[in-house]
Amino acid sequence: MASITEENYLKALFNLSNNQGEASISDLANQLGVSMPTANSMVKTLQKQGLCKYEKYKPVILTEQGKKAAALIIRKHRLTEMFLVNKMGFGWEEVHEIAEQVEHIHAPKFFERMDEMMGFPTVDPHGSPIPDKQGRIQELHLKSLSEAVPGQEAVIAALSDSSAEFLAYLNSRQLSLGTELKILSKESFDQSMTVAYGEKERESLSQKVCEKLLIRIFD
Amino acid sequence: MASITEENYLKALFNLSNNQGEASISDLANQLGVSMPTANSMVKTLQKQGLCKYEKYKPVILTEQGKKAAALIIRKHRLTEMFLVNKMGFGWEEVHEIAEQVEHIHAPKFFERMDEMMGFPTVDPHGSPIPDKQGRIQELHLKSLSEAVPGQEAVIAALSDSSAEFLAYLNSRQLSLGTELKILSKESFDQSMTVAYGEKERESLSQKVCEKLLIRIFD
DNA sequence: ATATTTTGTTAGATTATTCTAACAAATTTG
DNA sequence: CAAATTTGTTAGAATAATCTAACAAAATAT
Ligand SMILES: [Mn+2]
Ligand SMILES: [Mn+2]
Ligand SMILES: [Mn+2]
Ligand SMILES: [Mn+2]
Repeated sequence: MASITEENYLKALFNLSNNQGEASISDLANQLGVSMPTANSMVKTLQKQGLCKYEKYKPVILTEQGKKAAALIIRKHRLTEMFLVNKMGFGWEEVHEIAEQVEHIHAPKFFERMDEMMGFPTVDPHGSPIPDKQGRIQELHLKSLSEAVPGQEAVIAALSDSSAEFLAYLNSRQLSLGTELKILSKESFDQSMTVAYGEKERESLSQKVCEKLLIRIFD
Repeated sequence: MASITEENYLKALFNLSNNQGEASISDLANQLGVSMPTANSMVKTLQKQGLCKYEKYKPVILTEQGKKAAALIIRKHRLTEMFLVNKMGFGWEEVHEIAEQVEHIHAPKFFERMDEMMGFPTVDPHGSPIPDKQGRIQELHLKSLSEAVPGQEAVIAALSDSSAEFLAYLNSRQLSLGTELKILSKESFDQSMTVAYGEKERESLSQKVCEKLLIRIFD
């Protein structure tokens, strides 16, 4: 069994590879808040267990085994987040830190029961896909709001930033998953967009915000 | 913050003190499945943190601080067990191992939410009291079934053994918390008792079993 | 193509948790 | 009580996870 520490390295490697295409030692060290020598030595440890491939001065690559292990931890994380929101009444901005701990619990039945009680959800409270029991992740082909054009209508389906701060910002604007947006206009000088949704007739969203909102456009 | 390891030592010391009046190094080592030198050295570590008192060759004594810390971990354990049974549909024989892990999660809101959702239960699924937020434990003055005499009626209120094996035995006999027993007779040669409950007209319970069933006698 | 900066490696040390071996104190037995 | 057994201690070592300091390779900038 991988230790909690090893599990956190696997998850970090998995996320870095998905977001940046590859994972360097310095990225990994930064992500986990450890020194480069620490990351370097842990990568060697993971390699000995067949969880990643590593050659000096080259990016770290998870093996299939490593990817599956990481995906199964992410599965536990996301099921937990969904359970906390749907069954325990937490806000979407409160659940990440708790899930960060619960994801390391070794008790298959515990997570299977959560899954069952929720009716086998496919995404977490932030719209990220929940890997299946085999560690496979379905591709959600979403666009960011900044790619939409005036006149289009879209629904918020996920976020590319799920930090508590961004979630608090969305709460304050009554924006959530499922919110339907009408794109009214886009400023060419700062890429900000004016949209309508719910009770709001005209709300301005900065480029940063638009990039972080992942949408499905209505046909 | 105490590490998971330290938390497990605190819990073991707390339980040994409650069950046996005191906690020796060898008891502690046995309870936790570690060697005596390991237990000895951890006790010194806990002492440095003001969690217990220890003098060479004498029993280990938790300080008030240590007792409170232990009780709060036990609170998380028992709330978790109750939540797993009442809200997630687990059997009382399945929850201990999961709670053994969940009790180490640092997330006050998580446990407060469980508590709220269950309506602030005072005992766990095995009838053991749940310490309050201050770490205080209410005394339930229960007797063991072996102290009862023929003619009396009683209700099963708790267990002095909550091992999965004993729980499975109770399941197989349709015995659970709340089961009302009529004591029919007691054999003087082996202390076994014959009782009636539910659909059962005459069931024989060995002395071992009777000692493990904690009851409240009807007046 | 150098020089500078960034990134990565090695070596050596530290802390936490554990072990075994050897010995010593305390307790139990005859 | 003396012998035997159990319990507890010390010393020394191992593993996991981390650090800093020093150096080396790779990437970037002039
Ligand atoms: Mn999360
Ligand atoms: Mn984690
Ligand atoms: Mn338990
Ligand atoms: Mn535990």
